[in-house]
Amino acid sequence: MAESCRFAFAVHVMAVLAACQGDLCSSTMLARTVNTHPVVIRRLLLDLRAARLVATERGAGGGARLGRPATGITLAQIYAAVEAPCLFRTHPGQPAKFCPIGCRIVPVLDRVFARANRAVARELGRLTLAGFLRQLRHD
Amino acid sequence: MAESCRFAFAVHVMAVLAACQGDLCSSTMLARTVNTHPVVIRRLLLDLRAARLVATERGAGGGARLGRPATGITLAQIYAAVEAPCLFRTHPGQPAKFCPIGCRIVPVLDRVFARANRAVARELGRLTLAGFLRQLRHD
DNA sequence: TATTATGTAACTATTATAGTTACTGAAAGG
DNA sequence: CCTTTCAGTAACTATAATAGTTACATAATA
Repeated sequence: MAESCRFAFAVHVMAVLAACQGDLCSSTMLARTVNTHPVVIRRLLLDLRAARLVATERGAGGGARLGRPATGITLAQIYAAVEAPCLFRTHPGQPAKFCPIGCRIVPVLDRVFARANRAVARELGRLTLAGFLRQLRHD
Repeated sequence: MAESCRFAFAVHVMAVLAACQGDLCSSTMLARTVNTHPVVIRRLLLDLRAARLVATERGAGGGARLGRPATGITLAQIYAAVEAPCLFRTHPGQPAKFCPIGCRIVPVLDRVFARANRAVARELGRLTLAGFLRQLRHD
């Protein structure tokens, strides 16, 4: 897994924005609670904004807030916004064409990967940001 | 996803071993069809052997073969044998303790990650190595 | 005893990503 | 205006994971 921590960061940021009830939060403040650099947060917010999950405002007093209510945002949407579409990696070099397995394996593997990715999306789609916050409170 | 290609490699190796019907395959031969280095294959075979999915023999004429019939091996077992148990990564640095979200998010996130991992395992568990080979043939 | 294979340690190269610095441009308020 | 405070962004560094490689020990076979 050259998997990144962007999903964890993104859920954290979205949870803070949800708790802030529409008040604008600066990247500096968000970076302090996540414990990272403001630029890392800003890059994340750009992806979240492209998916319409947050809205941002520039200039003094600016920052980010949720793009819509936390009840209408699922973790699957957050995941899709900030991570690569496939969890798995295929062969870096093309498998051997002379081998009856190697010459045909890639599309079959891709179908397996696609099913696994959909399973993750289904599972993450079952939890909204609001539900996540509820779990945080009654942990 | 600092995700690796070990799963793809492992499924490929297992498929070749299944096609070889119990004949021993050398790491050099396996490396040629996967298109990588024999040592990479040998490291993979060590993990697969630890999970009892393959058996190996040393010395001249040695190599690897399946540890049990391909109908009794699922892709979930192969996955578990060669990849890290969690697909996701949490915060590299500990989140802020002063923040009501940061101080409680990690265990909640871990539960979400665990559910997603189980969803992947369930999905991969639905396909056996024999079923995978069947798909390869009628692709 | 020569050959062929696994097992394994140690190293290099590559790649991904978090983190950092530095700057531009936008909004707000004195 | 002009200063401050913020997002946006490019360019860079540091770090970590992993594939690939080299080299060698050990085991089995003929």
